[in-house]
Amino acid sequence: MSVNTQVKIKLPDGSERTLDQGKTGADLAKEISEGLFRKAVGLSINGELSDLYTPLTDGMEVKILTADDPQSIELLRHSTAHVMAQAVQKLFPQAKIAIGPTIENGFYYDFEIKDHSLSTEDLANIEAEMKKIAEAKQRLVRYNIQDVDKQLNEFESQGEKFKAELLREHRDHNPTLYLMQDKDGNTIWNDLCRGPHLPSTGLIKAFKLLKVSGSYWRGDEHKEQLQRIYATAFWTKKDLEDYLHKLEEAEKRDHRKLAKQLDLFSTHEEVGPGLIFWHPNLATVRDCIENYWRSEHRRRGYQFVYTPHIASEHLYEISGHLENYKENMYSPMDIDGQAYRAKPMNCPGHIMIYKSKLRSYRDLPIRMAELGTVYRYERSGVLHGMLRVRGFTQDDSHIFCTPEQLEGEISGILDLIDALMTTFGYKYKAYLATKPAQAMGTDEEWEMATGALERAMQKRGMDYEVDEGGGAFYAPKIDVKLFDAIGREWQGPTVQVDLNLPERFDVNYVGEDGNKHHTVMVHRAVLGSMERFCGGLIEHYAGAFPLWLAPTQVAVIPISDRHQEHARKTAKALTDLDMRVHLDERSETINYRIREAQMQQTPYMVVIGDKEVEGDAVAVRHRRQGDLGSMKLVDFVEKMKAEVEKKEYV
RNA sequence: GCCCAUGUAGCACAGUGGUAGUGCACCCCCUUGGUAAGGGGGAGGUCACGAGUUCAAAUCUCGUCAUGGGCUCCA
Repeated sequence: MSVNTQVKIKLPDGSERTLDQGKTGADLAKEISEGLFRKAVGLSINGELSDLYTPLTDGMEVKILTADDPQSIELLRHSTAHVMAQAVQKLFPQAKIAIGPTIENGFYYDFEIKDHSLSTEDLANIEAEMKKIAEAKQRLVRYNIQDVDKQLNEFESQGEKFKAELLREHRDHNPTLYLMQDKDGNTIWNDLCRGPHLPSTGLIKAFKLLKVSGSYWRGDEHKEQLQRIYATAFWTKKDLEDYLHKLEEAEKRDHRKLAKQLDLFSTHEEVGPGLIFWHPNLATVRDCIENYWRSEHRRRGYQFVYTPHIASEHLYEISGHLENYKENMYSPMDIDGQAYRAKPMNCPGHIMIYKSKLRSYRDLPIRMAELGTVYRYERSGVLHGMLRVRGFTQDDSHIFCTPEQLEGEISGILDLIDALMTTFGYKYKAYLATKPAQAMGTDEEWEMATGALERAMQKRGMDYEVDEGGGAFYAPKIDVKLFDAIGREWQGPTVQVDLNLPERFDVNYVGEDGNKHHTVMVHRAVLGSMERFCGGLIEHYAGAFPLWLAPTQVAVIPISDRHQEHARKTAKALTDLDMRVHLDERSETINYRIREAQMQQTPYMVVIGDKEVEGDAVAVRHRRQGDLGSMKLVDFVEKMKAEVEKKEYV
């Protein structure tokens, strides 16, 4: 075997360097500059994250990564996960380690710890132990497992059954261990891991353990119950603090918290979990949204329908829900000896309306919309405020059309989605989910449906990603993710072309040729559920609804008793103009009443004193812009109306 | 459903074995105040529910329910 004694490396700036064979990324960094070497935390080799000490081979494109490269945070977090695992095993020698991947904004590690339940108190101790490991500047050394069976024996004798299981699976994939060594080169701890990692734990300076939770080995509830610690790490203390601060800010927006402060909704033990009571304030918001929703649909040719909340089981036998969706449906109730069910979905009902008469191709498309309330069983542990509930109202529509019309219909839906999401101030991103491995229908049908979805997006110039194989077994779909005011992701609109129900219900139309054809059916929800959407909106707006949605739009505040009469007249005038007004004539100071209106996020406050009585004016204060000075009542009304009309968020 | 934590007045919290406390909100009185808390007084809780231990339980134990953080799934 001929040995090249030199290797050629390409650097990001396009230049090349020649190194001796066997040199590592660290050597390269050193050669470029001592400063770079000191800052180096890892490599990107041909675009892939790698250890700093990876031996370089001929032709590699190598980038030396420092903490400034965004990808390198992954190295930090993954390495910190190992530090955490080491610390946990030090404190709880009986702990067995499972997996510890990085996740968005942090990492976790799963453990099985017999006869100890981790609690938040343990976290401080683990953190302290981690700090010691970081300060000890342990080296993380990659080690190729030569003798898999020997290593398996070792894991098994240590009782590390999870690691053994993983190694057995990866025995043919060049499995590696990472050895964590002290400064004398003694291995203190090791973990089966693909890496890559930081060269040393000394680079770990800012981390925080966040919470403990339960999990299952491989996410399977029939397998071992594990204990998981969630944590995060950043390069600097400041970044960590900023992140923790962001979490706090998010907590302040929590819709459950704001619900109490702003009197929005409640749930009741007497009623049952996951069932929402909409208080007048939030009911007002919802009403405004629904009116807007209706008008946007009406102008796009939708027709509104209402369907029953319970139906004979027979309906769900035909639809296949009893077969495929049973675990989410409530038990049957007996009505005159017949089994009935609470409806989990609106589609079968809409199909009933469609099928109530013979449809011609001339009737199509039919766009049927309903704010349809459905009931679904959700396991008790997943319920969450308004975001995950057991009874909710979907803004559900079904479009019945011919294959030729499909693309145009999809395009119309995308237009509607864009209009609504833009109004609420959400940025969004679309994903096209294609045929999964387990699917019904023919390739041609999938091609027809998926193609229509994709072409509609392309023609609109939409940015989208393809989620290969992510479709439902009966439908390709477009899923839209929303990004709220603080950049958090929410599940948004969804569009599905159903290849299943038209067949099951024999949904058809008479074509130009006089023959019956299966109708193409599209399911779509834009807001999703009113519960989830409004819950999300509360957080998006941090409780400060834009004027067009605000439960109270104006607080009218007379300065003293002698201004009451004029204040009442003003309040009535505004109410007559369909404004939502709160007249606050309590004998409290102006400051006090302003403060309260501010804290209730009331968009406008109008103060009425001598000057205003005299000039038939109002002194206007905006919740964000402060005192806007005195203006004629008619001018104020115009200002409000314009703002409502534009649905602005000021 | 599973793991962990929590449950005290409308809200936010203190109280760890000896018959329940603070702030805000609420009600009353004084104050009539020009843009984020004027002053005084009052009322309000079978300490989530049920059982047990104890002379004595908000406090310890067990069970139930609900809530929260996750696991899994989804609108």
